[in-house]
Amino acid sequence: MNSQVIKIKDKEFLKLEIEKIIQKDNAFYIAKAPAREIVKMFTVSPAEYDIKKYSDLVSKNDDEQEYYNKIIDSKKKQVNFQRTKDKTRVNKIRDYIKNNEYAFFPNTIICTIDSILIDKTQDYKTFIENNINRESSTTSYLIDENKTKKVLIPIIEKSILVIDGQHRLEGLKEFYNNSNEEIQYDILLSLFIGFDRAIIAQQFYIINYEQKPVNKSILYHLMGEFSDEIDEITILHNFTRLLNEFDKSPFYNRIKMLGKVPKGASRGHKYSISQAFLIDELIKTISKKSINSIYQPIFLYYFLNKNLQIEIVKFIIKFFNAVKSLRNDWETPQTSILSKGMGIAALIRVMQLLVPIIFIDKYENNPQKLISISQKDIELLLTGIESVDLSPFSGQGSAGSISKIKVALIEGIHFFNYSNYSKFESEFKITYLPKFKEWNKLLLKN
DNA sequence: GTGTCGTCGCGGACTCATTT
DNA sequence: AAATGAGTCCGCGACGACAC
Repeated sequence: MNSQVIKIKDKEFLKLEIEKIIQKDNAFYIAKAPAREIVKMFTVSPAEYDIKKYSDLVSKNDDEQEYYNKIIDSKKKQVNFQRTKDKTRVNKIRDYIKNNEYAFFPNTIICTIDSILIDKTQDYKTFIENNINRESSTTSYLIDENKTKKVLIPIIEKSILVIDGQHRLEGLKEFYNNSNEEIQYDILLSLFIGFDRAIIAQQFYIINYEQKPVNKSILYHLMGEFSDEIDEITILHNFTRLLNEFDKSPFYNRIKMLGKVPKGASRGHKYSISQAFLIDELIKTISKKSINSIYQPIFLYYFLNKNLQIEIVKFIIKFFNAVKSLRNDWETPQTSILSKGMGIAALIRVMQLLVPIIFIDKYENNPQKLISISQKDIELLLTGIESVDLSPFSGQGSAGSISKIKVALIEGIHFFNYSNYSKFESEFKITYLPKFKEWNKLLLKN
C-alpha cells in the first residue's frame, strides 16, 4: 500500500492506495497513511458545508419542513463528533510514542471523507484542475489507477472526519509539534466513503457508547504474559497467580483470574476478589507513584532489587495468614466483607500504615530485618483486629467503605494505640510519614 | 430485588515553572 | 524572594453495572 504527496494546481493531496473491505452488503476501505500528514488534516467535528447539505434537503421537503428544521437545529447545536479532548490522555499517548521502543498502534483510526468519484475514462489530474474551484476545499477524489483504487485527500485542515481515534491522533500531533525527530510513523485508516452522515453517526454511537471496555483483568493478564519487561504489572500478575495457586497462600483459590470465577467451581466457592482489583490495590505498595501518598509504597525497596522481589509476596502471605488466623470470617466471604474486595483493600492500607511504623521503630530502618518477620510477629501486631465488627459496612459503595473499614481496623488494633483514627493519622503524618517518604525517595535516586 | 464491584468526577493538596 | 497559576495526583463519595 503506497502513499505519496502530490501537487495539483498548487494544492497538495495525499494520494493513498486503498483496499476495499466488503462486509455484508456494504463496504469501507482501509489504507496506510503517514501520521505526519494525517495530523494536519483531521477534525472531529463535521465541516460546515455538511450542514448546508441538510439545509438543501429541507427546502425540497416543504411538508415536513418544520420537522426537518428541528433536526437541523439540533444538529447544529450538537457538536456531532466532538468529544472533549482529554489532555492527560493526549499527553500520555504523546509520551508513549516518544518513550516506548515498541510504540505500536496496530488498530485503525476510523474516519470518513467526502469524495467525488472520477470516472476511469477521464484523466484525474485534468478533472481535478477543472473542478477544484467549484468543489469544497476539503473534498477528496476517488480514482482508479493501474487497476487499483486510490483516493486523493487534500492536505488541508478538516478534510478527514475522525469517528474513532481522536486521542491517538491528538497524541501524534503533540508528538510532532514537540519533537524534531523525523520518525516514520504509519497509521492504519478505516475509511468510510460516501455514506450518509446518519450512518456515520450511528457508527460513532456504536463505537463510543455501546462498545464494552476490555475486562481489565484480561488486559493485565496479557500485559503480564506478553510483556518481557519486568514492570509493575508483570510482577504483580505473577504475584496474583502465586497467591491464587500456592496452597499455603491465604488467597488460595480466592482470586478471580481474568475477572471470572472458573468454570466448574464448587458451590460455596471462595472466589471473592478479582485479579484486576488486587493488582490495582497492590500496585500502590510498589509503585513510585505512591510516594507522595499517605499510603506509602512499602515494598519499593524489594521491588527495585530483583532478587528480593519474592520477599514482597512472602510478606503479603504472612500478613494475610495472620489476619486469617485471627479472624475466622476470613473463611466465609459469602457472609463477611473481610476477605472481599473492600475488606482486602482496607487491610492493604492497614499494612501500608503499619510497615513504616515498625520499620522505623523496630527494625532500625533496615529493610533486611523486616524480611525476618514471622507470621506470629504479625499476629501479635494485629491483636485487637479479631474484635472489630465489620457488619455495618456491607451494602454500600466501595471507595468510601474501604476508608471506613480502615478506620475501624486501625481503631481496633491495639498496636496503633489510638481510639480516634484522625488523631492517629495526624501523628503518623508527623512522626513516620516524612522519614519513610525520604527513605523511599532516596531509593529512587540510587 | 439486593448486595457488591468498579469507575467517574470532584475537591483539595502538592509541585513546578514563570512572573512580579 | 514571593506570588501566581497551570498541571497533576490522591482520596473520597456517588452511582451505574452486574452477578446472584
